[in-house]
Amino acid sequence: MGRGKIEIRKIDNCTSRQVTFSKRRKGLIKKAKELAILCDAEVGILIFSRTGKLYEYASNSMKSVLERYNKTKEGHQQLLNPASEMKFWQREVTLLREQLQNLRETHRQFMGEQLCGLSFNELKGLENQLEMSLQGIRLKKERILTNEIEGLNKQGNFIHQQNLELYKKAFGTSALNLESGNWCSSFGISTSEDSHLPLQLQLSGADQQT
Amino acid sequence: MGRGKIEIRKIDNCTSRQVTFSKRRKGLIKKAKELAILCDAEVGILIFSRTGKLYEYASNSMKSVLERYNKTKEGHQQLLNPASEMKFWQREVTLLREQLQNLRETHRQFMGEQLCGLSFNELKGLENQLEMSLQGIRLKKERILTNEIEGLNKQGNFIHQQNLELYKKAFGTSALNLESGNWCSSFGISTSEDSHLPLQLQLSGADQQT
DNA sequence: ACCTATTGATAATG
DNA sequence: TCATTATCAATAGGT
Repeated sequence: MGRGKIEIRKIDNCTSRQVTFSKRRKGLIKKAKELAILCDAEVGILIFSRTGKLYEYASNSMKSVLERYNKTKEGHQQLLNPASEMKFWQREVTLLREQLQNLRETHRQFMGEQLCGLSFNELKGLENQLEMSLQGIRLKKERILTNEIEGLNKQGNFIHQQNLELYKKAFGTSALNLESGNWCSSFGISTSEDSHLPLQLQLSGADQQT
Repeated sequence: MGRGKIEIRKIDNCTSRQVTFSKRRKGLIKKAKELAILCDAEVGILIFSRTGKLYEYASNSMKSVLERYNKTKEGHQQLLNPASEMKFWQREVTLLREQLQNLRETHRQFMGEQLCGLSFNELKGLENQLEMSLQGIRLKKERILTNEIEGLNKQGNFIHQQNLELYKKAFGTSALNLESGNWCSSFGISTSEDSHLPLQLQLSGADQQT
């Protein structure tokens, strides 16, 4: 993937090798990042250049990866000595603080604050995201309402049925016709046959509200 | 590099994520091998799948890589009292992780995700907040547009003035009346006296767009 | 697992 | 190191 195919063998030219090292190292780490994000995996990479310089990447932290590795390969020597442990925790704190700060900034932007650093297109993206979010939230709200209404309907119908039974027991079947359906009409709540109707009404109502 | 571009974010579909994990893991390790050979570097990769399974690659051996890593990182050690300070940092990490998790959850809710735990009133509050945010963002967007327009107007006017001066120099004052205002009318851009007019027009336009 | 249109990485070059 | 660009390689989506 370049101006020409190259054979995979050690590059003799020192300069060229260094350039390739730099590019491919970057590429490798980019790929690793993508893998970690796309597939929700934890990835750690260690690269020592020919001159011995260390380059590393870890999706979470190298300590985390190595501990996990040790745990997996259980029973061997600790590959991390306790002296460097403190350093790890300190780095972890730094890392977490950074993450927290970044997230806070993002969140502030979601709150419509601190928009100064954003370009027009970024603002547009943010606006779109918020509109999507609102859609989701409104959907959820509607769902809660419809569920509640459904529950009330069921309850109402149940009580209505109970009333009918009681009426039957108290006055016999002759008086039953006079009372039938009263509970429903007085509260505008349907019986089971058309219980979908007020549900739809509520839905369109919530829609208009948004 | 596939049939379509994909956004680098966690793949929701479980099967698809697994397939991608397999493909990209293979790709990553191939790249690592090439880097190690081409540039004579020592490379180690550790990958934990979401299910916790370990995949590893090391150009030489993982043990060699990790020992080298430890040796590099041990270079300068902390000589402070270990036990209590360690505890402090660990507590700090726990605290920060909690904060981060809370903020992440909140932020996800702002993204319209993970709304399951929220009550109707909480959703309503969230909705209101997002609407406020959107107002702020749209205001900012408008401000950017109006600033840009103002700038363009100033530029336009400046150039127009320059043109007038040049005209004056070239043809004298007699020919000036014939040309005056032409630039403005042909481009729909006002002179300084009524420069607020197209600005307002643009504002209402941006309003409709949102 | 295989296929292929498409995107992405990078070798060569300045 | 940085930018550009022609080329080849990786891979997303489909079967």
